Amino acid sequence: MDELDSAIVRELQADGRQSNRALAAKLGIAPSTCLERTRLLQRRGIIQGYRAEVSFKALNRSVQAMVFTQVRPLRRDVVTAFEQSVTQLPEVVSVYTMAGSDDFLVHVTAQDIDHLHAFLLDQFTNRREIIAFRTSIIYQHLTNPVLGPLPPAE
Amino acid sequence: MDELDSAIVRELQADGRQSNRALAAKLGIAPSTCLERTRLLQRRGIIQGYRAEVSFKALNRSVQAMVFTQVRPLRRDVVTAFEQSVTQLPEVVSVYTMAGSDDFLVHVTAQDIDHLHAFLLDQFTNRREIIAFRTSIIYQHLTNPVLGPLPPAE
DNA sequence: CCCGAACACCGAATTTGATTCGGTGCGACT
DNA sequence: AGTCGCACCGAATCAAATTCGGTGTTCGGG
Repeated sequence: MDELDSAIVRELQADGRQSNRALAAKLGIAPSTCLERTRLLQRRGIIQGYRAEVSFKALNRSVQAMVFTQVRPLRRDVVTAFEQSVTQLPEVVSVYTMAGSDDFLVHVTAQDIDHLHAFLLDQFTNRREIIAFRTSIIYQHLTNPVLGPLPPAE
Repeated sequence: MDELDSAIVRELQADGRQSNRALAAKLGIAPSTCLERTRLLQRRGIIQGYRAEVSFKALNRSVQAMVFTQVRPLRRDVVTAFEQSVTQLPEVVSVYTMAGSDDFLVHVTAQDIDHLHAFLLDQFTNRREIIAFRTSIIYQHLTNPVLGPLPPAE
């Protein structure tokens, strides 16, 4: 993981579909070298994959919310089952499993407030393991475009 | 946005780098048609871009946390400045701007607990606009692999 | 200091994919 | 029935990915 690898990772985070030749040109190395590096990054698991980023609005998801959820009992099987089933609901973007007073943060999307409400009544109110949840609307979600490696400890 | 477009979006979310030919073959259409569709999806802003997904551990980020942050005064300029500057810190993955008692959720990463602590002392304790923050460790972050379009209202 | 192996890199040759574009069939509207 | 528009297709062309043999450099013996 030298400076060149970092640069490759940075570039591919910004644009995961730029051609290997273009990337090589930016970095001032030969395409074959660049390809070898990139493949190694993937084989080593540093680059885990490539994803298309999709507009929520285009997917008919104008409302986003975070659902702070408490589940009991906090047994492994209950926690795992909750994570798995909730993650696969179409309205759910991601699930954070947390320490602290809320066990999970569930990032959800819906067409509008009414659908959000209906979703929560259908999927959260009913579940026996959920003992409480609070919902907060997300106004905006910004993402850091470039996650570089943090410097190693000194 | 017909069924075919949805399938393209779904496939490219799963693997944003598969070749146009492979994608066309999966969908049973000609590569030229598939290319036209895909480009249209991008021109319409439905596909916003392609990103490499990178392992946190490989980037020397083993600890993740969510920082629930309250900022005052809640004026536009203060909010915007906070979002912008915090999003660009290398430890910050993303920032949710929220309704409710916490104004922001800041998803952060660090090498270890000590670095997390140092980061918070350096970047959060000092800021005049931050009046309070709580930090919770994230055990796990699961993401829904396939976000399809939600059905339109009836 | 010299030799040889290991390694990273390079560039030409080949294979594969992207892109273009003229043609075709189908559905809608007249 | 005619014609327009549209989506799709497939062959031809262009560009990129991939392979692979060769080269320079580093590093550890000898």
